[in-house]
Amino acid sequence: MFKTAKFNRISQNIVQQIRQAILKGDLQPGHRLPPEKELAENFGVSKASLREAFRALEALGLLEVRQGVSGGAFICEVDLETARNNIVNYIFFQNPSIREFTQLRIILEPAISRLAAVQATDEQLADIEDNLKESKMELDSGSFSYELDIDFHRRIADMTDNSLIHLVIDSMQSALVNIKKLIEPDYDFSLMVYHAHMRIFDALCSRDPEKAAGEMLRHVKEVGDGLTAFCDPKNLCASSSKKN
Amino acid sequence: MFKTAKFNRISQNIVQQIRQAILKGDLQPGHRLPPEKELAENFGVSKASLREAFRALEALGLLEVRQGVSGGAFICEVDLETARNNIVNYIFFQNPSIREFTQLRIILEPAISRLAAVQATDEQLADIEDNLKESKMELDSGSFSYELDIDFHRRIADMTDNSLIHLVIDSMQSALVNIKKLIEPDYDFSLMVYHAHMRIFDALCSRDPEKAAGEMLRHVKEVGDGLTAFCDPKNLCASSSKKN
DNA sequence: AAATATTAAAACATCTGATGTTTTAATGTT
DNA sequence: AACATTAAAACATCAGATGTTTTAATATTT
Repeated sequence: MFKTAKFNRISQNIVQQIRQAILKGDLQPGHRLPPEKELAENFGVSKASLREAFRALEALGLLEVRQGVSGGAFICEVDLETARNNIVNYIFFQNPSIREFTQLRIILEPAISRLAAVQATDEQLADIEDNLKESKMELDSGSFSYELDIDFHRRIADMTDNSLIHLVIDSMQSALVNIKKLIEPDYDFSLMVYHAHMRIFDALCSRDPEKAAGEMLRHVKEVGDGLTAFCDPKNLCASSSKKN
Repeated sequence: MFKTAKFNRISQNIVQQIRQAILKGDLQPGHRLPPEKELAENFGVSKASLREAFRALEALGLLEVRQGVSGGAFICEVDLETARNNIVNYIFFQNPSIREFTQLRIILEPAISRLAAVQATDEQLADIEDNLKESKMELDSGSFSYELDIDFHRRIADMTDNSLIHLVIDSMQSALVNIKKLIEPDYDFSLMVYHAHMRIFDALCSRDPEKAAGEMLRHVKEVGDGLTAFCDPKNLCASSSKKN
């Protein structure tokens, strides 16, 4: 009938109190909590227990503890990196297939490109162009980092000026990298990606929503098929050292 | 040039080592770490520092520490609740507008419904029907919980059998609840939601992807407009939709 | 033999207090 | 004004003592 109250730990209790205070708005980013000794007395707990709570709150991205004379425990906004890492941790265990990634991307990315083609500022388009130039350089030098690839998609997501869309795309791209690292796409794959990015960029520049969406859809499908092809021939699912 | 190495803390170092071991596959869910005393000696640190690391790992959902004779520190899969809470924390600070939520939902939910209409099993459809019956009862009794509303959308997301889609919908719905709690929609609003859910359910049952997508789109827009109207006092009386 | 009660030990939870380190505001010096 | 020094605030870490929880093992009862 009732959920068994799992955590009777003092530190957990403190974490919940502080998190609730933040969510209620009583504690805001930048706010400094009292010194350890004093706060421990307030809570009626030992310094050690309080410090355990601090470590948990830091892991959640809600607190930052700094040493030094004007240091202390400061409430923080949860940053994108923290949120992304937590999502990546979760997705790691779900171990979704390329098909699942592609299915979600097909839904999201063309629609986002459609919005981007309308809303993008010239400055944002210039940023994309920079990204493509860097990609070109990397490609010519024989390498291709995932960072630039992620960044391309993230910047398009940025054009929607929607923090939710930004978070979702950023997290999915980051999680997808873990798959790409296993697969280690070759030069031809990277070249294909580059060309697709170029076509998408052109569509955005010409402010053509349907073309942008269409090119993005093609790109996402191509990448999905490409990655699947890399997986398919020999290796079915296992972990491993498959060397061709 | 280089990022200032932020965390020199012993506990943070341990957290990173253990997280990496998990992500590399060296530590798997269910694995029990050595007892505190022994592990502290392995790491060459004090028990207190090790315990701080444990608290952080627990906050991340990667570890569970249990007391008792066959207790200890066990590696866990990150569960949905942990991931969702972290996402909700992040979104809390981003404080996205109803417009942003609606924009993302318009992209996602109709497309998901389209897939669901094709893929749903009869059992899954029956689950939705249960959800609607419960909603009806709540409605008749004058209340309307957000849980059932979230659950309706989550179950449709489930029909895609895609863990990424499930995570995104689940998290967005949970974050959206925080807005709804502020707004406290009235009975008419809840009734409108119920009717929309019924129409979507019918479309799913008749295995009509386009109808399902269409009804879902209408629903998401309706809710977006409704919530916006509740936010803006000027719009409380006028029921016309405003375009900006 | 099965069910129930008891016990003991493993492992974590918490507290206390001592000592070390980092950071910076305040102060002093050139 | 620029630079160097210092002192104190606040956290970081450690060691050890004591308490609590949980359950496997044992004993007892039915």
